[in-house]
Amino acid sequence: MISQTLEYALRAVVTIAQHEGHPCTAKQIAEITQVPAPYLSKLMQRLVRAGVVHSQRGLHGGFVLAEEPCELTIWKVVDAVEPFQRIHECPLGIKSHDSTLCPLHRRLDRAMEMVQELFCSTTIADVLAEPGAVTPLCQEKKTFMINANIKSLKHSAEESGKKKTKKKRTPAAE
Amino acid sequence: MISQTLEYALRAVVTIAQHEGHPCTAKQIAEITQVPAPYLSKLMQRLVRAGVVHSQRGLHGGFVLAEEPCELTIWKVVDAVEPFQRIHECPLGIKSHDSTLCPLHRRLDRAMEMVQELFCSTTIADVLAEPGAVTPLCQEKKTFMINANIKSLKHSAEESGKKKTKKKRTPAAE
DNA sequence: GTCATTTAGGATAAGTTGATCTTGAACTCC
DNA sequence: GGAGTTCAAGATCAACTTATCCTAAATGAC
Repeated sequence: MISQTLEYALRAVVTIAQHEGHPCTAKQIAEITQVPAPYLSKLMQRLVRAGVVHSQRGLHGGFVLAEEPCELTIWKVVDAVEPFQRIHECPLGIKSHDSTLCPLHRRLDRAMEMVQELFCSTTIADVLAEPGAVTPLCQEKKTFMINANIKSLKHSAEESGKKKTKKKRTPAAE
Repeated sequence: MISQTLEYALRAVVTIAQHEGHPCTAKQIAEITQVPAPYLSKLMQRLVRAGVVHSQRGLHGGFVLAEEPCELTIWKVVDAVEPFQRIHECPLGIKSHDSTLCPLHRRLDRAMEMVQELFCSTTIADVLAEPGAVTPLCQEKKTFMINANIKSLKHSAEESGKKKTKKKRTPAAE
């Protein structure tokens, strides 16, 4: 229900927010978020074009958030990578349903509306600040996280042998 | 966010419920729901295997609901055609996150949980009974609907020249 | 200016979903 | 049992999503 690409984008944005102050390179983000590097690269381009992040080429370049984490909602990221298809008119083309959707489509749209509301009311800062929680996306505890990540990146980036995990998406768990 | 196939399945189930008492053929359902007939046929097979509807071959055969509309929830249909992927463990494989998801994944899962709750609490009967509403999926007012549909089907089925509309899915509206 | 670094963009491939077609099997009616 | 009706199943195709690769363009350090 939540696409792979959207999940990737959110991971990336959270990662950049965690390293506020200096840009993250696509390679760094890819390692932390465990997203295939070439694909992440494309995805970052989308985020740049949508104005969610800014990019900077060259040495010490990378990506930074275009907004403060407390201003950037999950919704904005969703909207950037794959705009939600709210149901605004009858999918069957029944004209009389365009003003008032039929009960079925009203409910489907209501479901999407609820998700939209939740996403609109959640900022990246909210995700980072979650009290008592484990750190988003990373093993370490909150305080140590940033330095730990940066250091481990510096190292692992050197030899980054491409480890093809080839993990097949589990088709159903529920 | 809600897949084409799921939408088709719900249209089909609602249509069958609207014609309770006698089976609907795949052809009839396809016309009413405006779903490509061969595809609907495959989809109905899935619903049969999942136990949402029963099928009957031969003259006067077709599909009927396996449960009363007031017992059949939208959720059961969802679960039959494409089981929701709730997030039960950390998608990044971080072991310490499996018991308590990180804030990001917790929120994504929460969004899905909300939708699940809404779908679980809505039955097909609810959809049909919506007060004051237009009839699900069809132009006519509630009382006239059933006969009108059946009759118009009898006619249009005769000459049903395959009209290739080839309507491209509108990529984004929101 | 040159070089290492880093993003941008195009072309392409693999995998999944959406859609079609054809044949076979079950059922009703006569 | 034969004819007409209707679902079942397999093979196939098209479109979209996910993923990869390679080359170009921008940037900063020297």
